[in-house]
Amino acid sequence: MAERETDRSVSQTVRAQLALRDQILTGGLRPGERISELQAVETTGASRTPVRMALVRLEEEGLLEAIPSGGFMVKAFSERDILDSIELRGTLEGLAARFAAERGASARNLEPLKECLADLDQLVRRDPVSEEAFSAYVTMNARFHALLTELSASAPLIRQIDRASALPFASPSGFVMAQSKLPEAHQILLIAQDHHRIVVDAIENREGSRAEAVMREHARLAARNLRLALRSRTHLDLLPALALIQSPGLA
Amino acid sequence: MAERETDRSVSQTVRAQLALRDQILTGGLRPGERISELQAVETTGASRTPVRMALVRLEEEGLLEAIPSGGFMVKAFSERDILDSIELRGTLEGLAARFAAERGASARNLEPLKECLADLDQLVRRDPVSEEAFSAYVTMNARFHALLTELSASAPLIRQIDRASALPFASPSGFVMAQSKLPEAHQILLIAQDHHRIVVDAIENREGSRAEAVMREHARLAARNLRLALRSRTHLDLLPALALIQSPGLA
DNA sequence: CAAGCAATCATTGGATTCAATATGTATACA
DNA sequence: TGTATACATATTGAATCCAATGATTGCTTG
Repeated sequence: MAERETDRSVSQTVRAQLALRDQILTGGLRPGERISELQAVETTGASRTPVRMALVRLEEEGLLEAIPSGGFMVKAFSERDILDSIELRGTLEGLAARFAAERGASARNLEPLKECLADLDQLVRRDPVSEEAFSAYVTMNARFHALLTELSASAPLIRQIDRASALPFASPSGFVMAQSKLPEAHQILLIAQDHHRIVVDAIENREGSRAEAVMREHARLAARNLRLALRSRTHLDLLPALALIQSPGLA
Repeated sequence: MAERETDRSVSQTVRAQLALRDQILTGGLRPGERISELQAVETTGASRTPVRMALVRLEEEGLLEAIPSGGFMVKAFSERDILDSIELRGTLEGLAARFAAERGASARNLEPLKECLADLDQLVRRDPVSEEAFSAYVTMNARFHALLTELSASAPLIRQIDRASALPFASPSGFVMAQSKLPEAHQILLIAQDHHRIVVDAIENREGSRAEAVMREHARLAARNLRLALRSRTHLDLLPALALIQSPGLA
């Protein structure tokens, strides 16, 4: 904490938004808890005006919920909510892949994606996947998904995917780290990478339906990872965002 | 204009948001045009603080775009953007229908949808569809889509569909009025209503894939309507939201 | 002793003020 | 005559101030 350098380049609103989001995801603010504006002013260092702006943005982002009587509270998510968010993201990415395939992504535009694919191949090839390799995979995987999304060349769709991926547990790389400690880790990684290969191939060959289907299935890997991690109750500390999970019927 | 009664029940922010949205959709503010906060203060009657809140919300809603140097401008949409937004909404509604089917919507929950279906049947049956019947159809159709969305029983999905339908030209009833004056009007209405019937049947029979497919195709009717209306250049005045359309390469 | 009402206090929503930056214009120089 | 620079002005972003509403606590009464 205590990033008190005023960092003139970024607005107070953005700074407050980042600080509050961090507090929410790391569990500093519990789900259901009402957020005090005054308290937020203290912890973020910004004034009340930018804090309120940040609260509005976080509500639109889906992390906060407006209280009818005024103010905001941290939203609580059920396991079902998270699984649905993943399926939703997969559906949108499937649509993006289909658009890319049907509209004929040019070879020039496909190039960065194929390079990314090759880089991922390098990482996945070595058998005992090191900690750093996993971390690098997370980064490259995020890049792959971002490139694929852009390949749809559809501004409205890109926008929606970004919004859907904003929830950390719905993002493409949300649960990769969770699996890193599982025995099935390498297996899952290989399968995921095969999906990547297939979607690129499908786009190249203009197979829209195939591209769409594989991206949907690809997202379900994340759902499997989540369930595995939750059931084995191990290394949940790798997933700070899980502080937002709450069983449906809790105050 | 001039709703100056202070209507204490609703917040200034909401009032400003509604007023600005109206100005945008009716073309009072042209796409690409920078929105002056002072001017907005004048036209909406609210102070600068709620006006700025409203601007942030409208940006998240997708009607505005942030200017890097500060402030907001009205977003411009291409015809392609609108068609994609419709396809996107159809995809999401398809997912909702699939969820409803696969998870077994109870007979009790299906009841309101079937009633709505029956009401729509009444409206569609008469051959020369009157102006009022069309208007009633728009309302009932919106209700049908809302009920179907809720039937998914998935909060994240409902949220996303609402967001996607917020753009007026992507909403389920966005282009129904546009077709009302076309010669094919009744035909299209009958086909749309058949889609409604099919999706209810599919959900009842737990046919997830069928339910999903028909909702996707259903949305494409809206795309057809839009293209017909644009090509025939007739009755575009029925679609005020089209003020936002602009060819890609315009200042 | 419990329940209801009233009063005080805290907290949010809105208004105004202040400062910093971006934009536009005019002038001067090349 | 065109371009660049400097200055003036307008506009946004932030902070403080004010008002109104909702919550909490204590007191009174049944």
